[in-house]
Amino acid sequence: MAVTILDVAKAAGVSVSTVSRALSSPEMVRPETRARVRAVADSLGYRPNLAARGLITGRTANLGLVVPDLTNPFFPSLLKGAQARAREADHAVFLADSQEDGAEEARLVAAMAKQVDGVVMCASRMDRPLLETVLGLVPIVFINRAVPGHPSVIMDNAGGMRQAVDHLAALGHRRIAYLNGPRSSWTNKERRKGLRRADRHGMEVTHLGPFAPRFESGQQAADLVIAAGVSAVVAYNDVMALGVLSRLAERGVPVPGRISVVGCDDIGFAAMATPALTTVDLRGERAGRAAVETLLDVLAAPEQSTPARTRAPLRPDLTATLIVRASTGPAA
Amino acid sequence: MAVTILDVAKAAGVSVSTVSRALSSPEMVRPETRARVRAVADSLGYRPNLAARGLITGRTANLGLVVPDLTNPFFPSLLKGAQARAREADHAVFLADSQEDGAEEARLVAAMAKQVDGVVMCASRMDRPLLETVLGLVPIVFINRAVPGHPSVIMDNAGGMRQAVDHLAALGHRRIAYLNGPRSSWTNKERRKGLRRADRHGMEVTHLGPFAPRFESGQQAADLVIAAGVSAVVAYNDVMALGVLSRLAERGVPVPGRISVVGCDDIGFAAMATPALTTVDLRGERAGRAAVETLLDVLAAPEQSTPARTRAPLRPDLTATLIVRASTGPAA
DNA sequence: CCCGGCGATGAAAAGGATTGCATTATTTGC
DNA sequence: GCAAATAATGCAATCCTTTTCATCGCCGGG
Repeated sequence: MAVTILDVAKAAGVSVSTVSRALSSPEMVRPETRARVRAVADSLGYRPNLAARGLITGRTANLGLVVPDLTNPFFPSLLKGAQARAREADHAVFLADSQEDGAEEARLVAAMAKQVDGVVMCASRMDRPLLETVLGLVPIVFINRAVPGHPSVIMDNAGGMRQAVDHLAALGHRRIAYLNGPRSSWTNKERRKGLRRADRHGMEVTHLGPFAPRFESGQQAADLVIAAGVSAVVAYNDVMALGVLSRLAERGVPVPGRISVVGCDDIGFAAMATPALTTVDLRGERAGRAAVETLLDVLAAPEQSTPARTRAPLRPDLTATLIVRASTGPAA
Repeated sequence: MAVTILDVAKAAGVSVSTVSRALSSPEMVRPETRARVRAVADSLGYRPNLAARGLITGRTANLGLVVPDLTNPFFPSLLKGAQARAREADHAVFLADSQEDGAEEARLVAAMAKQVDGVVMCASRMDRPLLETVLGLVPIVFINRAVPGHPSVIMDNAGGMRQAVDHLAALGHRRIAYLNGPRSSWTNKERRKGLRRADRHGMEVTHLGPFAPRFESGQQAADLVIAAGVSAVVAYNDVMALGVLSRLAERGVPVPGRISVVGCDDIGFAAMATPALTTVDLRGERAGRAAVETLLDVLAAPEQSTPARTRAPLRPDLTATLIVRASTGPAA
């Protein structure tokens, strides 16, 4: 039923080889032939059969994206960026949700391996041995996780935290708390590095957690924060920070009057909370875009791309920005 | 490099046909042969090449899912259900976000058409003429939109609204407002039908909107609600309802003391708002599951499935439930 | 005038699985 | 115990595209 390359070839009076080349290797065919073939293809509504192409090229034109938790609004935004970039390159994106579980991540990658050309892996929770099991299966680009010898896109976690700390210092806070994310989170380690900026200001940082990155953890943490006697708290991410706000409100603690709260990610609801949440915009959408771009590069240039570089440099377009809103104010 | 069906055939001492059948048409091969072949296939780590299979069967084992807005947390939950069901059937899911735009929906479907066996289309905004352009391209199952002659999974919109109305009536509310969703939303029409239950209670319903289904619209609507002099408001969805709560808090209007607020969808943040939002749980995850299931049925039973049934019956497992939380209380 | 080389095109193989048809093995019925 | 039916398996065609290799014509140089 569908129009094949043979139909086009007949209609254009050339061989199928020429049609194939006119469409995918334009420089190999004479301009007038190319134009004629393309015109015919268009008029017939020819669409190459991706299965047939994939069979011979070994490429699927599909990419995989694994995120830890889709219900955290940060990841849909990442997805959006990834999706957009993939479409520009005529690639489709498979999405999978690992539910914050490293083993599930590994299973998902294995399941996708044969159906995609490469995978973008967000905030992977896999430990080293688990990682080893998937690294050979399919090209992988990591987001927010450095894996020696493998390409990754790193958000400006530490930089964002430094801005947050500077902001709080400028507001006169001397004692602050940090709510740690999951122990297995590479991102959490990075954010802690940024927090060391507190030393420079002579601030004291109380570490709480680790916590699962959920609203409920934030609520739970809020009471600990109050007990810790700090004047400001920085949460691993916005979802937790919103939990903190909620519980503080419940206990009648004024924000930012008595405690200032800072989140991370700038999810949509951060701006919608009361008080609106001060947070770090990590440019998730751009990161998604960048990761797909990196992956496409890797796929285009096979093998030559294993610089033993342990650490990808921070892309300038991924510089974090502190978004100051109503949840932070001068120290009491 | 990869192990092919031929490798398995050789190792098992049978023909490729037998291997193929042992794996995909088990009943056609003798049990002991089947067992042997499968054992060999497993030990060799054989994975059928989907491109090759697709080439001959014409199936891709991929499904498409189009949602209007991924940043509305309702859709990720739907996606989760769809994804889970698809995986059970060894299908992958392509995700696309139409940004609430009917024309973009049509473009996305056209782009996916050749790469998927079918599409699940959520809360489609397409008008009739636009619909016509995509209906023939690929099998489509609609969620929350009835299209005569086409399969759909309908959530219990009207039923949920009736429960909301009954709830408010029981609390003594006589005058309520409804915040309409987008004009092009079929769901919105259904929800209005449910609101007619108000007549039975002798309640008066003030219609406001239409609004874009966003937080900001809720904020905007809140002032109108106050001006309308009603004691309760039902919003098109939770995101809007949260906007209402936010603005009411800003204006110092007690909830539910002076105005009760009801949302719809039961997104995660509904429970996290202060006060926690009373809302209608439409079973999004199950609906996603059901839609994929329906789609798989359609694909399995070609053509016989066009009963001129205009309206799919409500599936019992999709019955809506009103979740009563702190945002509703007795009328002032 | 002929030949090497180059550019454009065509012929045909390859890629891996499914499936209709042919063939062989096994059972059933009488 | 044999014919016929049936079950199990093998053979080979097929799906559609890309790509290697061969062919052809033409150009420029000798």
